[in-house]
Amino acid sequence: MWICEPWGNQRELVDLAVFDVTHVSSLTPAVPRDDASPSPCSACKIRNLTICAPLSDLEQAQMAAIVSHVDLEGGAPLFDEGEPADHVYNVTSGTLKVYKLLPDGRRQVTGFLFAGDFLGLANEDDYAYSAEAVTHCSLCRFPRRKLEILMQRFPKVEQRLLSIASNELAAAQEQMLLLGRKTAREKIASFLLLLAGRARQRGMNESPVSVPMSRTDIGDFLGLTTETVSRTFTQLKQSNLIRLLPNGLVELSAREDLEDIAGGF
Amino acid sequence: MWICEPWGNQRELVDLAVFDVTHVSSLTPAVPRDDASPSPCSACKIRNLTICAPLSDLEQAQMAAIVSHVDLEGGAPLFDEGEPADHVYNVTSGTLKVYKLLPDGRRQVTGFLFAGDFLGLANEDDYAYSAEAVTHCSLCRFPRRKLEILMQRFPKVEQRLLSIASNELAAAQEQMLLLGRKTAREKIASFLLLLAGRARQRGMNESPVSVPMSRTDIGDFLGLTTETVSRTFTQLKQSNLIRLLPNGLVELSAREDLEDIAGGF
DNA sequence: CTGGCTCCTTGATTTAGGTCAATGCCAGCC
DNA sequence: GGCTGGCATTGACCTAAATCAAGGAGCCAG
Repeated sequence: MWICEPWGNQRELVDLAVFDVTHVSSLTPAVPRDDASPSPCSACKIRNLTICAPLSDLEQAQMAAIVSHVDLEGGAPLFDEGEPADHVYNVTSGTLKVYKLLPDGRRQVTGFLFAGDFLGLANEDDYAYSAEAVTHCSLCRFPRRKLEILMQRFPKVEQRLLSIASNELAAAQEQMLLLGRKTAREKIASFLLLLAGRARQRGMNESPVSVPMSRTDIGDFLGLTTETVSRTFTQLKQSNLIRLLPNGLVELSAREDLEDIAGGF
Repeated sequence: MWICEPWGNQRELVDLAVFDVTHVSSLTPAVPRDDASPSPCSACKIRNLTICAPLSDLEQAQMAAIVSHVDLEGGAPLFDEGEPADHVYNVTSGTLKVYKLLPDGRRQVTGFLFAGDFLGLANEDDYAYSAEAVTHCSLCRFPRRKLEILMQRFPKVEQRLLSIASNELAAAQEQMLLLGRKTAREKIASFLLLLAGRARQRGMNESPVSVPMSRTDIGDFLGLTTETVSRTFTQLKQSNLIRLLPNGLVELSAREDLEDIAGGF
């Protein structure tokens, strides 16, 4: 991380996981799962990606005592900008997006979140952005107050959060460079490589990479319209840099070339 | 802040202060000041804005023991992207910019820093961006390693940093919304109000607000060209929303209207 | 198997902002 | 006082991406 020691080799792991979390919300309410299992955390497969990474089994158990679980179907909101930020979350599976809106409906997706990503930093009392499931999602939910108390007992968690925030900050700066200065082609190439990198961290396929979000979401993330996203995909396809497979899979046929494009060469 | 308690009323204070810091660099070398004064920190006027805010006088003295001071003339680099991130800084006076470059020279200014802002978070060992003085600047410099050790002794500083990082993250998301979805007019209005807000926090004039950076820097911050920045300024001037005064001062003649424009109404 | 979704793609046209090119405005300097 | 060099402004023109407008493909429901 930035000021403290890095934890092992999970570096840019939570990149755009923004920083806020609220109680489960309205329309399609999130359903707490009825976990009968003794300590789900001890079996957690993505623990080394989460804020729980630095904890011993014993400490972990104390975290487990305050955690609850939430399931969301694709399209369901987790919370909206402006709601009181009472909870923070860890994504355990699925994909979410976080976004901000302008009054006329213009939208900026500030990040996509995947398994292991942390969601919930908040400077103020209210969420500064909205969060919504892209695919079916499972999350661990921590009451903010209780986690604060636990953090005083476990400074390692606080350091971990600082590390996460620091990573997100670096990712946010990279995204500003993309939004302010890259062309549509460069943006799409960067986006595909971002997804591939996230997939790699999670031990998933990098080359036929899964792109679960809609063209509209991608456009709102990259500062483009749906049409431009679509056109740019076909353009990259015609240049034999990618192949569009069924089920939202994209094969990165020429990684090196894509990297050059993404990097602005 | 996000997960811990906020400190008093300084909330969005370090907004775009990015997160890295290095040893003083090359071309126009930074000049350590020969401070003969006993403890400059005790007289620090902007202490409540800095990472030192939560420290007692006694603790403060321990911070003072590892700090050194740096002066930069306008245009002088503080460090460059890719350099080892050995130091972190607090700005005590003046204005800096932090930016990232693409290989062909395209530039994205990711933030401007003012008195009290913190500079130096780094996930990795190297700075992820470059920092350069806009006007003459003074900074407090902390060796990263030594500060890490002190932080273990003073968890309050670590919490403070988390708060700062959290604020910056929120600001970064706001900037993504601006870069991805706002028009030139909305961008300029938002920018002027951002500067005015920063000035207010520091007890400076909000209405003839000081705009010390060049049109090029503003453009690189907002994802626009110099020409568009200039044209948009004159357009706002002709709408009687602002007045351009000498010495980089800008009068915000119709705050409310500017706020509507900035907010996308 | 058909109709009605939603999402994606493609084409035609427009436009906001970029690019190129002067010109103006100071400030420092000989 | 005229020269020089770095911004800032303004104008003419261009282009990348937005907008407007069809289609098409997959999917579920009846």
